[in-house]
Amino acid sequence: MKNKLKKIIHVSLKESALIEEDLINTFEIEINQSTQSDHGDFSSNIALKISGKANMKPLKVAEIISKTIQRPEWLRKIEVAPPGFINFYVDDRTKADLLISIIEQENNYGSFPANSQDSILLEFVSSNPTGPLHVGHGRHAAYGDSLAKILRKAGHTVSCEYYINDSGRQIDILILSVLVALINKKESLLTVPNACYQGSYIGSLTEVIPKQAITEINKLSLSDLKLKEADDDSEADALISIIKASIGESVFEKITGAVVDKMLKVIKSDLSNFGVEFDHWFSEKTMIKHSKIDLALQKLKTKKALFNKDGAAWLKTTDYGDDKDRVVLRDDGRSTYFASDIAYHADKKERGFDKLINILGSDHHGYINRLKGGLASMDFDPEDLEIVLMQFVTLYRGKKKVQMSTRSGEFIPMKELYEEVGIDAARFIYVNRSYDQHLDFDLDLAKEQSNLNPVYYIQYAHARISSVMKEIEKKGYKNDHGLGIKNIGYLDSKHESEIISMLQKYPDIIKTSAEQRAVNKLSNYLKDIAQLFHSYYGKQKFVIDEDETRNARVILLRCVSIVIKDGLSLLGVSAPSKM
RNA sequence: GCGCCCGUAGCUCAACUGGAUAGAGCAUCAGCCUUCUAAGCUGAGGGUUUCAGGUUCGAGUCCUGACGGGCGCGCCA
Repeated sequence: MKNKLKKIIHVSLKESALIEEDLINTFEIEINQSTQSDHGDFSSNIALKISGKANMKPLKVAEIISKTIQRPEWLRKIEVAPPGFINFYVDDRTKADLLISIIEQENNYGSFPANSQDSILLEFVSSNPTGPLHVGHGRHAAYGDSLAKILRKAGHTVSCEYYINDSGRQIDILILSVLVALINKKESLLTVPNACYQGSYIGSLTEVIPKQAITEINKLSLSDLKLKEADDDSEADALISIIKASIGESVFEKITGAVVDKMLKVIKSDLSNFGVEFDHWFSEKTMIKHSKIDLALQKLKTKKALFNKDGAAWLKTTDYGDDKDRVVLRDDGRSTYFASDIAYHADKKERGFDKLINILGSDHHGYINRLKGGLASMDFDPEDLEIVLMQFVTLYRGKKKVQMSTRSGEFIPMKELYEEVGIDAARFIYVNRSYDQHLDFDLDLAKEQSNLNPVYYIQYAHARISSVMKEIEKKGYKNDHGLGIKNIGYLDSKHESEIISMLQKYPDIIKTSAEQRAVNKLSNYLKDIAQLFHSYYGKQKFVIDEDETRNARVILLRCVSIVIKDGLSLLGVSAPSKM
C-alpha cells in the first residue's frame, strides 16, 4: 500500500515539474500511516520537504501534487491539509482485503519471508554459573527471548546462545565457597571468607559433591585453612591452591564438574520455566579443550598483532577506538578473559553467522570497542558485532530500594520474582521499557496490585473477544464469513476505522521493533490496540440480530484477536480466552 | 578528571528514529453494570518536554553548553 502511494507521488512529481527531475530522487518519499482518523489513512509530507527547492509555499506545492495525481479506483479521497500534508483515504474494498488477509494468514500476519535477511547469533544472559539468575538477568532473558522471536518474524534466521563461563577463578571461588560450607556443616569451624559466594544456594550445592571427594575433604588439615581469611581474590587464590594441593587436582576437578553441572541445571530450568529457550549452550571449558584460545592467540601472533610489555602479550585495541591496549596473555602465561572472548567471537563468525548481537549489562559499555578490536584483529568486520546495552533493574519494595550483590547472596532470584508476580506480568514489565532506560521494578506493586499491570488489560481484550464469540454461538446465530466480508462497509464508525488502521500497522511495528531492537514498541502497540478495542466494546454490541452488521463486526473482532494473540506470543505472554 | 547512557503530568512511562493539538496507566474528582466479562468504558483537572542557545517549513526527538541522575575507566570476570 505504502509502495503504491510512493509510486503515485513519484509519477506526480515528474508530471508536475515542481522541481527538476534530477532532484526528485534526492528526496525520500515518505508515506506515514495516520495516527488520527481525520488525517486519512495515509499521509505524505513530501510537499513540506520540497517546498524550499520548488520555491513555493508547502500548501501550494501540496495542492499542485494532489491535483496532478491520477486517482486510482482504490483511493477514495485525496486531501490537502495545512501546513502542507497530503492525506489519502482508501476505499472499503481495500480495507476488506486487509481483514480477509489477516484471517487467512492468522499468526503469519505481519511475518516477513524467512531467510530474507541476515542470519543472526543472539547471545544473552550468559551469566556465570556461580549462582542462580537474579532479577537483573530476568530482564535480559525476557528481552532477549522476545527480540529473537520478533527478529524471526521479521524474516531473520536467529540462533540464541548462552555462553557458559565454566572455567577460571570465579568457578574456583564457587567451589571454595561450597567446600567451606560443607566443612562448616558439621561444626562451624571456618569463617566464611568475604571473597566467597554466600547465598543459601551454596549449602544445597554441597549435596552434589561426589562421595569419594568428601573423604578427601575430610582429610584436609583444618588448621591450615582456619588461619586464612580470604577477603580478596588473591587471598582466595592462595587458599584454593592449598586445597587443590591437598585433595588433588583431579578430585577438585570432579567437584567442579558436579557443582557446575548442578548450577547449570538450576539456571536452565529457571529460564525454561520462564519460557526462555536457548538453541545452543556454549561452554568456555570445551572451547579451551579444543585449543580454540591457543589457536586464536597463535593467529594473532602470526599476524604480528600482539606486542610484549612487562612480560605480557598485549593486543593494540587502541587502533580500534579502545581507551587503552589490553592484555591477552598474562606474565604467568595464563590467558585473560579477553582472550577467551576473542576466540569465542571469532568462533561465532566461523560458524557462519552474518551478524552477532550481544545483549550486555550497561556496565559493559567499556567493552564494546575492545571486543570489536578483537574481532577486527582476527580479520572479521567489527561492524558485524552489535552490542545492545541493557540498563539496570532497580528493585524496590514499596519505596525502599533493595540492594543487590551476587557475592554476598543479597539478591532476589529471578525465579522468586516470576513465581510471585506471575510469568505473564513479569515478562511484560521487563519488556515494556526501552532497553536503554532504567527499570524500576517495585515488587510490592507487582505482587499486590498485579491487576493494574497493563498485561492484564491486553489479555482482557483477548478474553472479551473470545467471550463474545462464545455468546454468539450460544445464542444460535449463524457465522457467515462471506456475508461479513460483503458488508465490511458497515464498519465505518470512528472506532472501527481506527481499529482497522491499527491492524494495518502491525507489520510495520514488527519491522521497526526488529530493526531498532525495540521490543517495547510491540508491547506499546498491543496496549494501543487493546485500548481501541475496549473503547469500541463499550460503545457497540456484537451479539445482535442483524446478520450483515454482526458478521462484519465478527470479522473485525477476529482480526483484533489474531493480532493480540500473536503479539503477546512474541513477548512470551499467554492469551487466555477466559479470565 | 575522562568516556557511555538517561532527564517528558504529583508517580511509572509512551510518542511510529524530524511531522499535524505531546499521549496512557496510577493517584484525585464526576458519571456508567436487570443487556456480549466493570481486570472495562465516558468525562474533568494536571505540561515552558530540566535549563540556555543553535540548525529549518517544522524540534520532546538533531547540534553545542550548563545542571541533575545511573554506569564504567584491572595482567577481575
